Amino acid sequence: MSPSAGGTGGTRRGRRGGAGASRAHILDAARRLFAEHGFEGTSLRQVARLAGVDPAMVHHFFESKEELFTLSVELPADPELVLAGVSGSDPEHRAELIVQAVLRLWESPAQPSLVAFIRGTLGSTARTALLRDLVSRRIIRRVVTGLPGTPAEVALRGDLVATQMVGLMMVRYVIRLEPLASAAPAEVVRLIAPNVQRYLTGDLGPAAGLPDGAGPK
Amino acid sequence: MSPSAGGTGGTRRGRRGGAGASRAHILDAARRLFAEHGFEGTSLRQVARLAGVDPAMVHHFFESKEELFTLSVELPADPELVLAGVSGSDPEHRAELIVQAVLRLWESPAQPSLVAFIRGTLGSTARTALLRDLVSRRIIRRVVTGLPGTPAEVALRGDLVATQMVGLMMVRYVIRLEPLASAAPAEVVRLIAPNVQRYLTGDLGPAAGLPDGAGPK
DNA sequence: ACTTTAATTCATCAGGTGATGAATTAGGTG
DNA sequence: CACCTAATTCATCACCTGATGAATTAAAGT
Repeated sequence: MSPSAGGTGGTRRGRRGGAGASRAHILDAARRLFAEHGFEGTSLRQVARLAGVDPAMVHHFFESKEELFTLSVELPADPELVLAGVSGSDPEHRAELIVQAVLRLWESPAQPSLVAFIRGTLGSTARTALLRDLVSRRIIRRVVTGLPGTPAEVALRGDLVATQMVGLMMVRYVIRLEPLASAAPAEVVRLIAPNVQRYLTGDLGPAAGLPDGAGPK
Repeated sequence: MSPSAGGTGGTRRGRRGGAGASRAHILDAARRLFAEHGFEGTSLRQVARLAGVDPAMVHHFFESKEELFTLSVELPADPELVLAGVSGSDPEHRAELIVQAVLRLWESPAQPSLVAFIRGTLGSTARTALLRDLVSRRIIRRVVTGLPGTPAEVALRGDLVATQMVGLMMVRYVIRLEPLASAAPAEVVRLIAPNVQRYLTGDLGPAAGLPDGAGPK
């Protein structure tokens, strides 16, 4: 068939006129769909359709679905940047800084990417393992540097902080429970920070720590 | 072709001899796979293979993949049973009961089902909406009955408790951060309960509550 | 023993999936 | 202008998906 016969109105081939923003459109569409349906629940054709683009373009710009997922959904903020100033802060007043930093990040335009990251990452145990490494090696580590106590106790305190912060993100941004989801960030800090502070430096109760026999010195 | 020619050694047709436990096997396999790869990441053929059964059996016992998911992964514990005794308890000492109830449930054989439920539920926004209703209507409600304060304040306290409990489940059972994941249940209760208690009945700071102009009376 | 019912397998369908390779058109550069 | 490179579309491939209908066999009911 001659290409001049525009059947159902297919856009003709070749390079588009505009400022070829297709790559960005694809990334954007992918972000939204991954956030809504997770990794396996999103098809490249859906992405292409939402981006207003031919499916083959996806493969033109990105090697594979995995790469598209990685690039579109990849942690849009370097933990070291988000937590700047936390590692060096006074442990006795660190909780407020942590909660503020997390909220600042999640209230930013990065929110859809973060939700997508969570959904995609929780989709399988394999990806969850990556999340575990990310959280423990790159986030918790910075949060607990400089805390007093044995390494084992410090590690436990870090996990407890993670507990509270992960729960906050899940309930406020993923599950979206009201009224918490609509509360002002400053109020959330006021509500949550004291509990985080107890995990960081507060009294954790008798023999708080590990199964090693180390009682009170 | 004559059925006698057993090609690759296919099991011959017809009803099995044993106590046809196939349905249970399928449910079991589905539970595990949904827990590992989520809803869209699990195929009926994988389920059948793991169950040691022909793929068609899945459709023989279950109408659709949705029904299999619902039945296999459905909340294996009635919230009203798990939280029995919580609604009527003294609010000042309720936190310990709550944490204990949640841990008892998650340490039970229901754990794989619960992980599957979480993974499947977080896979899409549609299913997440179901989770939101479940959590807010059937769980939080029971946790906060009898608390003093305005309805708005009570609702907020409920969300805060959810924050801590959801985070605990995620970190300990889904993400599996160490050392928290391996800590003894009794110790977890000791560590977490005080923070939950603050959310239930503690001081939440100035103007703790809602954006309505009601300052200190 | 005969009939009914349920469990099991096979063969297959229509459609969606990620991915590839070639054809076509435009922009940028000499 | 001619040339090269990049963007875009089309036409496929091989495969997997959920689902259906019929054939076969054993157990249960009478």
